Amino acid sequence: MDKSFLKGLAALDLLAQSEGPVGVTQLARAMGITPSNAHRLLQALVATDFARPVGARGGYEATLKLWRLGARTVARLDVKAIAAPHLARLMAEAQETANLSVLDGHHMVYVDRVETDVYFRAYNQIGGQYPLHCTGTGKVLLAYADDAVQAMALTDLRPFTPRTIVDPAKLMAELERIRAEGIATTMSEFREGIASVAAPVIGAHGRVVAALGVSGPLSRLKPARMRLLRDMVRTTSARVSRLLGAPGPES
Amino acid sequence: MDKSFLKGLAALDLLAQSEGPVGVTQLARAMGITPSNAHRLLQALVATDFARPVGARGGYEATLKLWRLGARTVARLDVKAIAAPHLARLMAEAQETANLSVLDGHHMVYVDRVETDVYFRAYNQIGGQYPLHCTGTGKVLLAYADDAVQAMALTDLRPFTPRTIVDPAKLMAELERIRAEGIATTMSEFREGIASVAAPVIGAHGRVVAALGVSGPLSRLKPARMRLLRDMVRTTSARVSRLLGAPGPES
DNA sequence: AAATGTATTTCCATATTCTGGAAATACAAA
DNA sequence: TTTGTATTTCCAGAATATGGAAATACATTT
Repeated sequence: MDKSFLKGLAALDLLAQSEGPVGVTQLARAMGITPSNAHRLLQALVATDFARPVGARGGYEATLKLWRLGARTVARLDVKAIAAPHLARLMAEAQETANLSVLDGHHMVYVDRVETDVYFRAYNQIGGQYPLHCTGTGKVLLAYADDAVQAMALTDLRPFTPRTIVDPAKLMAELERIRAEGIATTMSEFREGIASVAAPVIGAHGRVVAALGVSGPLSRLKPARMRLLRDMVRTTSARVSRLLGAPGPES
Repeated sequence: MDKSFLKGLAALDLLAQSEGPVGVTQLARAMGITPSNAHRLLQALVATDFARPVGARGGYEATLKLWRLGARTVARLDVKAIAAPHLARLMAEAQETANLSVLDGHHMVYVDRVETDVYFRAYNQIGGQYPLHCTGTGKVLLAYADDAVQAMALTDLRPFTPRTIVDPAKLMAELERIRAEGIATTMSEFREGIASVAAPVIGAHGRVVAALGVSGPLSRLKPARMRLLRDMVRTTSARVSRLLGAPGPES
């Protein structure tokens, strides 16, 4: 199946992930192909403006075209634009980092974030793929996902910490509780020492289109404070859902 | 040169740009290829997780992988993260939409934005490519760009409004003025009725790595107010430059 | 229910494109 | 200048992509 296309995409991937510019030989070595082959792939990437040569002999680097196309894909999720100010407000009230994420395939992807302190920042990357079964927004998304996605997720409950839920039955019960309460919490289930609270964002057709919440160091998220955060998160998600035209709770 | 790769990239591009899911036949028609060919390209995109089939017969859609990789590319521009709070503050003080953009090839690309009113929003897209010679941040970036980029830009001074500068000599003079004053302004040069003020952001090695500024409707940006905005923009860009480790003005 | 129409998917022989080695070229360092 | 390394070009041979046809899967109409 379109072998050279697959190779090309792999090269693009590699180029986008690498820190600096990548040389022909370097790419060839990394991919296990010949330099002439790598060279041709790079030429194609340059021709399509996905990459550009750096200086005279500096190798090649990814252009922003990748991001530009990606930004369009994300823009279709108009949740992001609508939620943005509310995410900022949630952060201001909660004084904890606020996140917005969506389901993409069998993973959760952070779409936006408003951070509190610079010091506690960047556990996870915006645009990064993370597991569903042990993150706050991930558990929310999973709780409302298709049976197919749920089934797939349950087959691979990888432990990240001792507190990660790895028993399918327990996770099912947890998801049931999340659906009942409309809110999910985690405590050191993915990253040690980090807790989170998350709730679903509901779209115009009554389906969950995203999840939002706050996360921060356990040291700051004691039970009493968690109760407050749950209310804030719930209020924010309800507000965003209403803006998206979600059917009201009166049904 | 790697024809199937080029076709594949074109398909990816098309998929990312299209509003909804795209069918096999639809893609084939749009690209002028056979359905079997289109089908194979899509298979490759699915195999690499750049696309996914939607439902049973709903065609294919781009995944967020594109954006994910792109987000990494943008993340290397740590200007974005550092400038973010200052951009927000600039917007709050100026009460006009604040923008951050960088040079990518021969274009200006909006990397981040903080908007004022929802009503005046979205002239231009985040992630969008725009001309250098008639936008505020574009002119700044051009003023400090390589000779090669400047030369290329001067060869294609496309007019967007009657006020767009199309005379190379006049643009050179304008760029000279921008370098002297450290600030650029536009009035209806790209979009009719829109004005902007922009200044360079200087990185650790003393080179211009981005430009930031504000833009809004001419009706609000009268000369007196423009003077205030110039100061605010200058202050903000200086502040961000300092955070990036730019060499101080004492030199 | 059956038939029709449309879109997707599979299959395969053929022709085209991709492949990797070798040689040429371009730099940088010794 | 010489040496070493990386990039780029070229080409005959080999492997892969190609498009037509047929099979399959749905949705809509009869």
